[in-house]
Amino acid sequence: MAQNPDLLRGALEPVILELIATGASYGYEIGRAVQEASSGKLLAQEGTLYPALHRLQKRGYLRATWKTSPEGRKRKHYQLTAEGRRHLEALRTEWAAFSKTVNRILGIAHVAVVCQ
Amino acid sequence: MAQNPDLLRGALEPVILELIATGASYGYEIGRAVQEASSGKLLAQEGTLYPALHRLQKRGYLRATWKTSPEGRKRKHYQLTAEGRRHLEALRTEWAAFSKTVNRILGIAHVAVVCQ
DNA sequence: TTGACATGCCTTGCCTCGCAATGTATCTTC
DNA sequence: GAAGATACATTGCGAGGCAAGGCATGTCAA
Repeated sequence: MAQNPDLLRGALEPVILELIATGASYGYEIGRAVQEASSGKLLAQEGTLYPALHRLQKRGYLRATWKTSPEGRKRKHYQLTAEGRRHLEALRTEWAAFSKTVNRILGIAHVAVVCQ
Repeated sequence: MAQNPDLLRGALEPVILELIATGASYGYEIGRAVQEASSGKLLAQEGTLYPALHRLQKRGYLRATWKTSPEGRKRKHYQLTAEGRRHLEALRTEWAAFSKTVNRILGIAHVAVVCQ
């Protein structure tokens, strides 16, 4: 189900990098991983996903290699570069601060309470 | 300080509506309120803020009236319409769900833990 | 009084990027 | 052989943030 594209815009790159960092490998799989990881709430359309992957590769955050699946299909497999790992960390930090700020302004609970 | 414009994009409208709902009234003041409420982390440039206000008005979420300040300056004062209040609630809900989802994927703590 | 600075509004052009639509090819299954 | 899943890609459009520029008025210090 389509949701606000302006929201996806700020979160797509860290989400893609995170999913690749935790096992997703090639485009089609990454797209499904986005849906699965978000319980269907996020959807990276193909016209969004593939350009995003190319962008991340062009910027040096991803490395791509063509492989052939056991069934004989061509797949482009992505992995994080060292710079990509650093970038993911930066994006994670950025997102955490940003979402915390917006949550606070909108009056949404967000802080983990430490139990003792 | 400049930050990722893609992040602002998804959060600007709810933030503006929220600040107007809680007291900010005219453009210049709203812009400063954004900065203040975010401790300087968010900045709505004038070329971003004014078109956003016009957009929200055009869509029926804001009503505008020109007034003159005690010092004699012209100010355009905004207030939420009934539809604007409903829209703010919808955006708040949407943002809460979205940020929760992204936080979970990125492994960022976000849920308030109930102590017992 | 003049110049700097804050206040207060606005628009234009550029650029990025999500999305719908479309295209191509292979493999499986009926 | 037809349908559907898998797997990649591109194009045109539209939305919107941002830099830059413009205009006008009030305050305050030199």
